[in-house]
Amino acid sequence: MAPEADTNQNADAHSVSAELKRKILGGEFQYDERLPAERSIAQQFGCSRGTVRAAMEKLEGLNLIERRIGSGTFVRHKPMASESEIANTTSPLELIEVRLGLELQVVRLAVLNASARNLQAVEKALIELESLIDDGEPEAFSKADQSFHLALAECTGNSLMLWLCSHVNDVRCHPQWSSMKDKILTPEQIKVYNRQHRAIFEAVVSRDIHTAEKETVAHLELAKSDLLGASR
Amino acid sequence: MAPEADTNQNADAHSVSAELKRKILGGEFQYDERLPAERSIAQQFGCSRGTVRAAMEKLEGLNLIERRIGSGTFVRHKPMASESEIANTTSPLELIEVRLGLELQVVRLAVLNASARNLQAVEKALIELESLIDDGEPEAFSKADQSFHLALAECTGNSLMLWLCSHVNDVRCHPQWSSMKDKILTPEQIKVYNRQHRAIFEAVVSRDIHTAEKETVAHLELAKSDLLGASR
DNA sequence: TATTGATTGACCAATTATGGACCAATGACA
DNA sequence: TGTCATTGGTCCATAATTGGTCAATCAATA
Repeated sequence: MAPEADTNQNADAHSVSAELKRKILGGEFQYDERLPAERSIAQQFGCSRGTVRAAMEKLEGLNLIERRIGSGTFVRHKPMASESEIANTTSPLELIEVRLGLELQVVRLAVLNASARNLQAVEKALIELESLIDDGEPEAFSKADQSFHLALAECTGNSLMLWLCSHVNDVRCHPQWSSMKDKILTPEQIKVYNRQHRAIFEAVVSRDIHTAEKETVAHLELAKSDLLGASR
Repeated sequence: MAPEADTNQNADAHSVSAELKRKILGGEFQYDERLPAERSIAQQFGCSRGTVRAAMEKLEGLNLIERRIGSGTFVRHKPMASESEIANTTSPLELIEVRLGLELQVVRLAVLNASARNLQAVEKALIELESLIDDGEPEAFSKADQSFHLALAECTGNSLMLWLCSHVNDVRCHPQWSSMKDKILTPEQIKVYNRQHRAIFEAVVSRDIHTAEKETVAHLELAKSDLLGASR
């Protein structure tokens, strides 16, 4: 009884590629690891080298592996980070880079699609935000800030966009940022941020795409430089 | 007592097709999996090959399987991807709007951060893409297209960005789009798309942000108008 | 009896698998 | 530095497997 041996199986190309794919996706073969030589795999599966090569070509087409003459075959698949994992591995700069792409598009779409009710919600979040100027509680400000940006995302009327923004927000909530928030979110800086929030809101209300974009970029660029400054 | 054996059943065509249909719909045979050879199935069911073939013809008529001479019989039934609910509620236009924001930022960051190895991966995906020009297989092109865009996202070196892009890609995979793909992805249109892909790649290689942005916008605007045209 | 469906066997054409040989690139080692 | 074993890349002729097709036969049934 051989409970898990691939040996002497007389496998065809389909089953070989399926099995190797399983091992790669399942993490049994890790990223950048070298797989056994083709001739060795063929022996393990009890099939010819040609069969193994056919299977390898399939995996190569899926960008799971990379083959180098004289060197070997290497795993080129990075396992997808899980939702919680991604928050741990995202740097401040990365976060800002993503937000630049996402939120620029958000304000563009918000200008085009925001309903009066949407704008009411944004304004409510904005007022809440502005009420915290001299609160000195970075965590509360950060929370309200996220509400504001999510309310803006709602204005797009685009559920996929909202879904993405809320996930990005989850990353911002991660505890790893909290000490950085304490450094950055001084009362003076909060005032600056809020002026920008207000400017973005006004631009959306007056359906002024150009200004809305400009203010959003300014907002995120400031956040970027603050983050870079804080990590010095 | 044979609790699950199909052997020695002396089944007729009707019961054979019913049993195979059950296994396919029930996921026992997965998509793209090869079922056993007709002669082998006949032996399992204890009937003649002709009976199995009659059953197969029924399943073929239901588009559950595809038979290739010399190769085998393959499952062509995709179980409904329930996936995340978001894929079901996202419209084509919404998808393009999101991609416009995300992929514009992707090419910007790719121009700044792409390593030589990253670019090799992109070019590989691009070549794969270009090899499909006269294939006439929209699904294959769509798959390769996603590989290309994901390879670009890898160039950013931003794991959060990659995470978001791969989730957006999942939405693109949703079966709801397949009929639209058949309409849009004609050989001529594929050639146009591939010229744009090549242009984007060249711009990233030569670290030309302006051109990269321009080509990406052109690419997605074309996709948008194609989508809107196809749903007319 | 005539009809219908299943069986059996044989052969075809397409595809895949095999085993071997040789090449070119790589890397370890003397 | 050169040698040599190992690795993937390529090619070939051959064998095995697979679905496609046809004809003859048998059993059950209308």
